[in-house]
Amino acid sequence: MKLNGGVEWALHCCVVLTTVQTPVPMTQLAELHDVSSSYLAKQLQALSRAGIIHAVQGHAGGYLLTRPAKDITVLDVVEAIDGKDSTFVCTEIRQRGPLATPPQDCKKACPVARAMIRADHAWREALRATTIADLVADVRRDSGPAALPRVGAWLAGDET
Amino acid sequence: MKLNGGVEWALHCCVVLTTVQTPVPMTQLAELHDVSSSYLAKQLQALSRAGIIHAVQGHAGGYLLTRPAKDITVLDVVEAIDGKDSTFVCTEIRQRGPLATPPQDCKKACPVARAMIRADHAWREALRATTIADLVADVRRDSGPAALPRVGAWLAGDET
DNA sequence: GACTCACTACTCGGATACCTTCTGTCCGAGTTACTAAGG
DNA sequence: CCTTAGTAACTCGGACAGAAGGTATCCGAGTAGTGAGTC
Repeated sequence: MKLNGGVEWALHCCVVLTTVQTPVPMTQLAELHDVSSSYLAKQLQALSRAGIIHAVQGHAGGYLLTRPAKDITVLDVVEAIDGKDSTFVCTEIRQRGPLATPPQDCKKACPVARAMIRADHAWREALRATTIADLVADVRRDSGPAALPRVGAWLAGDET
Repeated sequence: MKLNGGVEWALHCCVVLTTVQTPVPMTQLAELHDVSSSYLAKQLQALSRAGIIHAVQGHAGGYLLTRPAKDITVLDVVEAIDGKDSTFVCTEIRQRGPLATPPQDCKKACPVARAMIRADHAWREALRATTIADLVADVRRDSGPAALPRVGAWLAGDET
């Protein structure tokens, strides 16, 4: 039960992408975070497929958020990278073995599965409750109002 | 982000173990659920290490719950099988790269990690809210009051 | 008949292969900006 | 000076190896019941 590591990268990328208006190439995002650009590409492609960021091709191309940060939840990003599949998959072992529960009693999911799925929903709800805009506000609170614009300037102007 | 499949087996085993007073050998539990006894052993050993079930060795030995079902939460079982590690591990990428956040601003966990950990806590709280006794009550509601005692009799008397 | 002892069968426990998934990397297709020549 | 075609560089996208963790399995250590033998 370990979350895909790329989720962290993707979330940070979404946060910094709120600071720019022009496309930011993948190599720049990788250099900013000091991570493998090849692997970051994989995550950004997943975000692109999910419609969270838009890919601009060609010279001076790059990635751009498709909608305001307040309309992107953390859950959107997590599901884009890690998939929408539930964390728990019920194999219906109650219907196996010598004392299998008869099918007519299996209209509802089994109690074990219900409990696990409740927890899965709680997890997803918590992720849905936070948006990228919330993260941006938190960063501002933690590191001061100048931190994010500085990142935006670096991404735009390429001043090391 | 897929939960260890053995968790489902372990939970079902805990539920059926509430129906007996004498130790139940692993082979019996495996046969009842029609799963690999070798692999089920791994899960039961983990439960034993976590102090949820007690292993009785020797002839007529087997496994037994160590405490009342109401005192065993689903979270206990999940953490016994899957480990207590958080689903999200922060790699502190904010402290890397050319615009790394200075360490004095990193007293708190970064906003991304905070959001993920909030969700992790919500998941665990939901799992903690359900006990094995609750699952037993649900099974009784779903399959009738006779279902579980029947399993108990099968486990005790070995009548197919 | 009761006690003792050795044996046997059964149990759990940890160490060992196999396989799916995640991690990390590479090269090719497509697009845009730039440049230079021609009208 | 403006237009236009060509070029070149830069971008994303999907296909390709390597590593880690989960899945499945096996055999050895230990224990309790059982039976025979003896007093």
